[in-house]
Amino acid sequence: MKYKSFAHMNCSIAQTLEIIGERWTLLILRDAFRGVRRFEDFLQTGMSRNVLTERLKNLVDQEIMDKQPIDGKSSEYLLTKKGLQLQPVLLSITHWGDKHMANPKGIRTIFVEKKTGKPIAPMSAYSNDGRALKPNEIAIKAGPGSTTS
Amino acid sequence: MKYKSFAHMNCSIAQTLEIIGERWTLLILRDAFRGVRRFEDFLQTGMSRNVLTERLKNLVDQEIMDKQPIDGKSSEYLLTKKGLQLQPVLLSITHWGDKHMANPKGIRTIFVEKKTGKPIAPMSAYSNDGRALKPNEIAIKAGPGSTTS
DNA sequence: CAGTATCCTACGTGATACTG
DNA sequence: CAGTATCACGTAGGATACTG
Repeated sequence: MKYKSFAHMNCSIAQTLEIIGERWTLLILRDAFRGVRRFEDFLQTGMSRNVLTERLKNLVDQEIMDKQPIDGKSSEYLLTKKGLQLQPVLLSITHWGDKHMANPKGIRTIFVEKKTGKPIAPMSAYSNDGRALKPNEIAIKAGPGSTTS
Repeated sequence: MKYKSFAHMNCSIAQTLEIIGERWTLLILRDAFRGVRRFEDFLQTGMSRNVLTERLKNLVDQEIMDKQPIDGKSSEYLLTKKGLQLQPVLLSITHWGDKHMANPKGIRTIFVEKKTGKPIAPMSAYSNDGRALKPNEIAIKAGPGSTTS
């Protein structure tokens, strides 16, 4: 019995997890957002070579990262536009962890707007006119793609 | 060789993944946000009983969900406040999946503000004065908790 | 209905050696 | 430096039977 795939589920969360939900993958993406580009540098996070190879291959296949040759022997891995759009996912996870598993010495990573140097707003759902919404202020409606038949 | 734990890493993402990064866990949370409360209903997502049991136990241990007895034999699982605060994570993943793995028939799930019935704004980072920020407009700074020593 | 308990096995992981 | 290849191992996952 193989592991069940999430890919067939008609659900954005399930299908997304099928791509980025594997062990180590989100840590690789975290590193990429921090500027890591090279194979040996990604390795520092702690996974073994074969795992990194396989994860990077998947990310490239999914067009989340792009592999660019540098000089014939080396390559760099860069986030594509599709990959960059995962930033809210990483930011949301980071904020939750900051809140619930804080380092006693204080916050570990601060996200600031480059232009102003000011910290960004906490990740949250917002109304279309910019009010932060609490979880219980949001309802879920089925859209046209909600059925498979 | 056991699987390496992420828990010791001084990183909010790694520590959060240690809790909610296991297979099936985010799908259980997705169901919970949609109103699922009962063991047998969570099962419908497709995992087997022993896995669901173990995942729910972890979520309760981490105070992400709360197990409440109903009538001596049945129980319900409800998201705690800590669990509800994972909503931005789920929303971000959903939005990304909606964009990059769309169902050809249209969007599957629409999140609306209860009060107005209007769709919420797309998940994004925002500046502290409410402007949506693109990934490359954000910089990362080390905070006081960034070092372990 | 809500679990608990077993059993089996494929797969993911980790380590390491090796290559260009 | 950037992988590829191989191997051994544990365990996560799945199926299912059983209990209160």
